[in-house]
Amino acid sequence: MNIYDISKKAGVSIATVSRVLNGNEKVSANTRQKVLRVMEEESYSPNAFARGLGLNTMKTIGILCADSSDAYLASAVYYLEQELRRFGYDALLCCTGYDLDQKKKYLEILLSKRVDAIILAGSTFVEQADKNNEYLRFAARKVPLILLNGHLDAPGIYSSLCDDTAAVAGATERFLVSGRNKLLFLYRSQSYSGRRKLAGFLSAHSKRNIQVENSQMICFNGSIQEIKERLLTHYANCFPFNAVITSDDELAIGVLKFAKAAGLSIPRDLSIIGYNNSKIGICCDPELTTIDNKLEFSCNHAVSVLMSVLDGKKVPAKTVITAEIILRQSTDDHF
Amino acid sequence: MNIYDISKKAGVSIATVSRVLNGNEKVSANTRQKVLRVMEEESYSPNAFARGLGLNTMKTIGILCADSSDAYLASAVYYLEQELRRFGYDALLCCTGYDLDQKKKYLEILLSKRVDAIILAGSTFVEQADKNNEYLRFAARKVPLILLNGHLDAPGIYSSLCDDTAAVAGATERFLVSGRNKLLFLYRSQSYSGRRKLAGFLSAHSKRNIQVENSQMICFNGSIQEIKERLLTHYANCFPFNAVITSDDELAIGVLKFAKAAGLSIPRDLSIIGYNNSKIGICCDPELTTIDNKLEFSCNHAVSVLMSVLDGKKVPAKTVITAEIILRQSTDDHF
DNA sequence: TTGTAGGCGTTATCAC
DNA sequence: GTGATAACGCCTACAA
Repeated sequence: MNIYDISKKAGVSIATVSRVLNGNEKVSANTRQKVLRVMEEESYSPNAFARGLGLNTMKTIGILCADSSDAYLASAVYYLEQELRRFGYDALLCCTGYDLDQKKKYLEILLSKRVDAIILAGSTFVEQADKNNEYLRFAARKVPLILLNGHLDAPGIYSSLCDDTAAVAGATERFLVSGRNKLLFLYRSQSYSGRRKLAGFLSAHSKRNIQVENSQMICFNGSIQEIKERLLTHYANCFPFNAVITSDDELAIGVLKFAKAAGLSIPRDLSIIGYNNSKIGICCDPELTTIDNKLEFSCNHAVSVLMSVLDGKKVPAKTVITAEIILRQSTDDHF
Repeated sequence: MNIYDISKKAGVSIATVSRVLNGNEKVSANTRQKVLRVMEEESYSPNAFARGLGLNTMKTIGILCADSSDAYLASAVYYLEQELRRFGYDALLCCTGYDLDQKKKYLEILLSKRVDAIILAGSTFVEQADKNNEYLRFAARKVPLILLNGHLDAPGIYSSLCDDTAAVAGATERFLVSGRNKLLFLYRSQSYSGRRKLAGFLSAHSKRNIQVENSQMICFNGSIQEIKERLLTHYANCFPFNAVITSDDELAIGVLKFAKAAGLSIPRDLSIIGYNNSKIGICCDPELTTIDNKLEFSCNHAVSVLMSVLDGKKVPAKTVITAEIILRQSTDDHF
């Protein structure tokens, strides 16, 4: 059942059917009714591929993320999909894992599917070594690229991100002011946001002329159990910290488990601040104080920027959002 | 840059270019090299829409789920996407929410995008009132439908699901045998799997000729905080339970919070079994005993069934997978 | 207001 | 092995 069949049964030309299909004004009410009735009868629905071929778009946006089962990325994907759909766009999901070659490969696949744009969710797509970001610049020459929680300065690349540096600096500052002096920063990777968070930790110290030892920073990507064990060793042998800031809530759960194993009372002996304001932060006991990086807002903004870009409007290439600290039980009352 | 341009530069016909593109044997090594070289030079990539139009497929599978930010569904979506991609298919994600009209609408949208099949992740798509499932039967007349954790007997509908009834019956049985006699079943909704889990709870009792009171079953869809409060009331006024089985881990977290507020020791005064074996089960303290419904296996199986269907092979319409109980700290050692 | 005809970039079916 | 050519189903000038 195609546009020709409909036009025949309705006794009009295909052009008229097409006009009705696309809500064109210049069709008499009579003809329109006639055509609509036939479409209804035949339960006709236009062929999206043919339309795509002619218009060179299927109103589809690719979403690239390392792992959509990760709580944080899952939320991002959800918000993005919802918002895209509001604008009539579909979301083609593509999970790359954390390997650079895979990321390149999947970005290539999305391009070959002729998506209208690509949203890269999560800070893992911007590599520390700039030459490894060439694949992004290359892709951006074909379709707009939106980085969620990442940044790269290049034509066609837009970013929507949280000011992680300021957020961690703020949390660090509050610890220092409140008298906690043995701070540990625990982060998962040297990703763009990992580095930015670390920078915040360092800057808050240097602002107060406090030297940061290497033992105060741990970059570790492990399970909750592994984090616990790593910290047991670290606490006993290297650095007996009394406050921890982590780059995600799951790491903070690892700290919680460590504290229990080490017999430390929270927040008295050890204060903890997580990151992301994810659901696991209220599943544990005590519940986690955490930094909320306004993911939903950030996602909605990313989509809004994208829509403007697709409309050919000029938009700022980078938007920075301010995080908020959510106070719960893993920090002192007076914190 | 299209197939005509390539054919011109290579001095061959478009048919030959197409053959090279599709790995057709009947091209001399010479010509093939020539064409490939030109493609390389021009960094040509075929137009997916045109291909879609001709072949009437873009190798895309729609994934429908209520809410991809939900931990369980997020995992399902992830496993499905990974497995689909292994077979060269893309995943078009579509989150419907829990409203029937929205589900219908989005299913319609996916159909109009001409996906090759649709996977419905989560048990919320099969309604209790059978007339409300007509939309599924209708869709199944156009493309294959795969239900993940749901079941509906109709042509073109295939299901891959866990034996929830047996799983809950087993857990209930173990409680009864171990001497726990005041069991509560806490579930979130009357969805297909909700009803099946409840059936397991009931059957285990009736097998031992034990009457189940209404106060032993709570259907409640609330936040962790709300669950806690609801249980405080229920425990004090209706039924002082000493063991709880929940239909998902988050409900179990709510029970944990309740126990703490009520001053009950776990597992001594109150034993808890969750469902889904999700990450929050190891974030809490004590960690949750939970029923693992083999989601990854189930997803992979669903995709495998789908691939067979798309290949025109005959496959069983329904596959039932056996769950496994993961013992942790919220149940007795001897459980 | 309506109709005609050409184009979008492939794949597939024929001939040769 | 290779090349012409007809689909595939829609959109959109341009004509009427």
